[in-house]
Parts: sequence; C-alpha cells; structure tokens
Amino acid sequence: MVEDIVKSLGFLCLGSRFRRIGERLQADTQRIIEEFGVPIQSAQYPFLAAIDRAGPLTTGQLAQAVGITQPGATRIISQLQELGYVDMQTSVEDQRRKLVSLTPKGRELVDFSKRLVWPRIERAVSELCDDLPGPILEQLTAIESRLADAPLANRGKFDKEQKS
Amino acid sequence: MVEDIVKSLGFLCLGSRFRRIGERLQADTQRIIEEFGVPIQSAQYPFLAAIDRAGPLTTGQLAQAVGITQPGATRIISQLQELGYVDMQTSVEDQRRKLVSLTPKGRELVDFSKRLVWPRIERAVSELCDDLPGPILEQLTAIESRLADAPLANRGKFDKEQKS
DNA sequence: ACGTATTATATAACTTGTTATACAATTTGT
DNA sequence: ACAAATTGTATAACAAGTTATATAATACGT
Repeated sequence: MVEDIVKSLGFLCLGSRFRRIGERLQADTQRIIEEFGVPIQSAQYPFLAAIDRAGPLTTGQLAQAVGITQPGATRIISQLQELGYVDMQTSVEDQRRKLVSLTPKGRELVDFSKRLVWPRIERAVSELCDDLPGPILEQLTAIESRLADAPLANRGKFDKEQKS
Repeated sequence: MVEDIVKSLGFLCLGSRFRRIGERLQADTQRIIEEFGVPIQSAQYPFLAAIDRAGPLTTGQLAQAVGITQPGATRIISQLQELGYVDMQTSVEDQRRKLVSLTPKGRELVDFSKRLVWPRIERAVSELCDDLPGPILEQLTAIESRLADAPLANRGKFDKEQKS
C-alpha cells in the first residue's frame, strides 16, 4: 500500500482533495441517477433545480445560481436544450438576454426527480455525512464565504507571529 | 442577486459543491505558485511531493499516492518529464513497470518549494480554515474512508425508519 | 513448458470545469 | 445624438479528471 500523499499533506493539498471528493461524489451520484433510468448527467441537475425554484432565468443568472462560469453554463444549457428539457427565448426588453425555461418534458422530469430521485440522493449523502465530527455544510459555507471575501493568495502572507 | 442553488440544496449537491471549492482552491493556489515564478501546475505538485517523500515510484503507485486514476497519472508524469523534473526508467525485474524519479532539476525545484512555496500555500490555506466550526481535515478523512467502505449508491436506500 | 489469465502502462474519447476573446445589444457621457 | 464603455452570450483553446480499451510483460495452472 502506498501512502495517500494528498491526505498526508493536509492543508497543502486541500484543493486537490476537495476536488477528488467532489468528483467521486458526482460519479457515485450518477450511478444513482442511472438506477432510475433518468438520461441526465449529475452536473445538469442543478440547472433544472434552479429554474424549478426560481422560474425562467438567463444564462448569466444560471451560471451564478450554480456557481460556475458563464461559458460552462452556456454549454450545459445547450445540452439540456438538445435533450428537450429546456428552451430559450431572447428577452423582449433586452435582446442580449436569453431566458431559459423548462419545457413540459423538463417539467415532468423535475417533478419525477423531486418525488423520487432527489430524495434518494439526499438520503445517501446525508447518511454518508451522518455523525461527522462537525457540521460539514456550515464549514463549506464558511470556506466559500471567506474565499469570496478575499482570495487565498491574499491570506497567510506572513507567519502568524509577524502579523500586526 | 441570484440564490446559490448548490448551497441551498445542501446534501443533494454536495458533489458539485466539493468540486467547485476544490477548483477554486486549486486556481488560487496556482496564483501563489506563480508569485514565486515556478513554472508548474498545482495538479503536478503532489506528484513531486510523493516522489520526494517515498523515493522513486511506479506510475501505478503514483496514481494511488495522489488518488487519481492511472491514465491521469500517466499524463501528468509525462508533462513533468517534458519539463525536465522527472525521468523514467523501466524496472529491471519487471519490464512493465516504469520507475519515476526526480532529476537534479526536479530535486532543486522540490527543495526550493519545500523551503518557500509550500509553507506559503499551507499558511494561506490554514488561515482560510482557521476557526471553522469543526475539524475539516478529519471530516474529509472520514468521508473518504466511508466512501472507500461502500459507494454512495449503497447508502440511504431506505428511510432511516425503515432500516432493520 | 506452454496457453491463459493477470498486471502495468499507454492511448483514445469524453466530461466538466476553466480563461481569453469576440460580437452584438444596451447604457452612459458629453 | 452618437461615440465609447459596459453587459450578456457564444466560441475557442486548454486543464485535469474520467472510462474503456489496447498492448506488452509477467505469473499461473495443468
């Protein structure tokens, strides 16, 4: 057995570690989605959930809601459009904006998912995170809000002792 | 302002959320690496650290040490080879194995990084994670070890009440 | 000892994110 | 009112992971 260097290095490799856990969770979530025979990728689901929750949104708003960049959002939206789950129409007041909304097929998929797929995923992930030594979601929120306040590169420039 | 759907959905989108935090951290770490003018990607660093710590390793051992798949490791190793930081030699006992080791240039980079770059990154990330409401690294370890025990798809198949 | 199974690495095609940039529509300043 | 700046979306090139599969070397069973 080889040492898990990313784990051993701790804070130094936290980015790699978050990412690999995220990738693993997304892949495993995909397995659950497939159990239900839903022909969708796990990365596409948050877009449907966002529109379901907030009504038609523009590309930029969706990117913001899902927390990825606009070009990434553009691509996923066009995939969902190809699959027939959403359609887009240019806004009348501002023709630069494209409003993305659920088609009837998309509505049906969301309703089915809310009833069966999402609860199943949520139960699996809750069980995975059950009895962790701390409130994991709160900590993620704290990390993200700290990163929004100041990028990592502005932190820890000097040893703690030297500060102020 | 648009609601952060990934945050709002909590456990349901934990995979996306871990992944986006990881990507953000890796991108920010890259900025710090660039401050030092080191011509390397943040994803390549763990490979150098693994060899530094454990001596020459095969491609497969490196993949395991870093926690990614073998094809991913193969690619990063050949990048490091192109950059002149590592070289490979087929093992004499088993000619399928390729042993990856640091070149003098790689050794120099690792020594410089251990002295200046890695402590800087570690301080930044520690500060970021300072005073979180829980031991974040321990929780990540717990999540990873639970995932290694049983994939997500085997969890939460029934409501808690129905279990046994 | 020789055919078959296994193991280690390489390669191809894909996924899901990124940054940089182009282009069209709107807004702003004079 | 119109030139310049800004904003919203699209596109291209890239990064870093994935799965599936090929190929070569080794190990195993009869």
